[in-house]
Amino acid sequence: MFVSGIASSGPSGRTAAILHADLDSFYASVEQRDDPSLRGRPVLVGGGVVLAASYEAKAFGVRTAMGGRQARALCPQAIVVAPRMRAYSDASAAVFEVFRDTTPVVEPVSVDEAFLDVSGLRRVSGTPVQIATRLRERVRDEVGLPITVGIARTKFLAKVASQEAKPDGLLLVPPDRELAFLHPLPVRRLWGVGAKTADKLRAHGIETVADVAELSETTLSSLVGGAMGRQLFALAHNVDRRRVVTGQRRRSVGAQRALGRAGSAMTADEVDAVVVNLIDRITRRMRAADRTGRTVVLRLRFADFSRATRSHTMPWATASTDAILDAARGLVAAAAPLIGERGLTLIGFAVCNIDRDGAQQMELPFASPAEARDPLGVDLAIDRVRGRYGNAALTRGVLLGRDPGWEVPMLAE
DNA sequence: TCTGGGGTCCTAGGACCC
DNA sequence: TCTGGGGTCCTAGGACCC
Repeated sequence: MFVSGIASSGPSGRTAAILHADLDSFYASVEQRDDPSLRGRPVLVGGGVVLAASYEAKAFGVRTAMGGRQARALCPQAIVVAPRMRAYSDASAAVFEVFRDTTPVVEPVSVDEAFLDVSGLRRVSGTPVQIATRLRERVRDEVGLPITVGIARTKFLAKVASQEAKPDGLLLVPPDRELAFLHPLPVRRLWGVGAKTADKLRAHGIETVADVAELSETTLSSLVGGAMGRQLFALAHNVDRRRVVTGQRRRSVGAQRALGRAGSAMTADEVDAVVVNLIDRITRRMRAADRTGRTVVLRLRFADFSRATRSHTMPWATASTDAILDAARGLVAAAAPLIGERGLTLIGFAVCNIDRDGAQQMELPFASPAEARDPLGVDLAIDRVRGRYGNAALTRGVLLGRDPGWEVPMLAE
């Protein structure tokens, strides 16, 4: 860990100060916190796939998302513990309380990671380094977890700084040292560059951020696509105008289950039981969050690890288990030939297009022509639709109901 | 080394409308 | 009868992130 000089003022007279705070080996640290016998020892959370590895385990080459077998081969003395999601979300909530007590401008990235904008807090709370130091102490004292903080003028630099400072560190990138810090980094450190893109770039002799910075935006775009090209060009030239934003809303809600080899042998009824369970979990979470969605996506993975997705967009947004389950079953039925052919190993769903209204009109299920002519009857019919498709489905716009037998157009607010 | 459970965003083609 | 350009929505796939 190192802390260097204090940021000087930019042209605006005030330099933005962004913190990227990232809990170290989050799940594994919670386990070590709650069970003293695990402290100082290699710990793996999750058996099939490593969800988190303590730094003692990482010293043996174990990495997150590694297969459990490989991890145990690298580090036979590791202690494997089952994940306790509840404990992690409680710990996360406690850490985010410290974040929000530090500054109101907190942008969560995941359960264990967030951006904090501390520009303008200097007179109240001190320099960014002082703020970050206090934040780390508080997370350590109040929640019992190690956390690393990167400080910089932009989100991207703050994020890279925290990665460089791990574990349990603090690193400031002063504004006059930004390019010197950025350019020697491998391309993988750039946001959006994963294994595939890194391979593509390496094939053209591009290994470092400095190499990327030598290319024109046009050349980059021809290599990796328009949007990615523009992003890489900007980041390599140290341009990152993204703000720390609060109140971001989730755009999809999903759940999935890996079935392993046994999946190929499952009967249609067994598959359906998994489908019902997944949709139930998703729709409960949607209703708890008071969200509705219009598009149901089926995600499949097969024995050869190939994947497929199928989607269906409903005429209106809903959080109703029945409506979404209908759509989900329809997708599974349509994908049955594919499943039979390739052998199922994972099934999942996501509900997207959240809170988008979609169709402006729908039919009301009148029980009789009389009900359609009676204002109270219209209310009854609307209530029936609400019950079926979730309350939010009918909160906006004009409704048009038409009973096919009698041609009674109805308008209601 | 055969791989979990969440998510985000981009691309591209086709349908449809004006 | 053939033609253009622009826009939106839907679907499917791919890459990436933690």
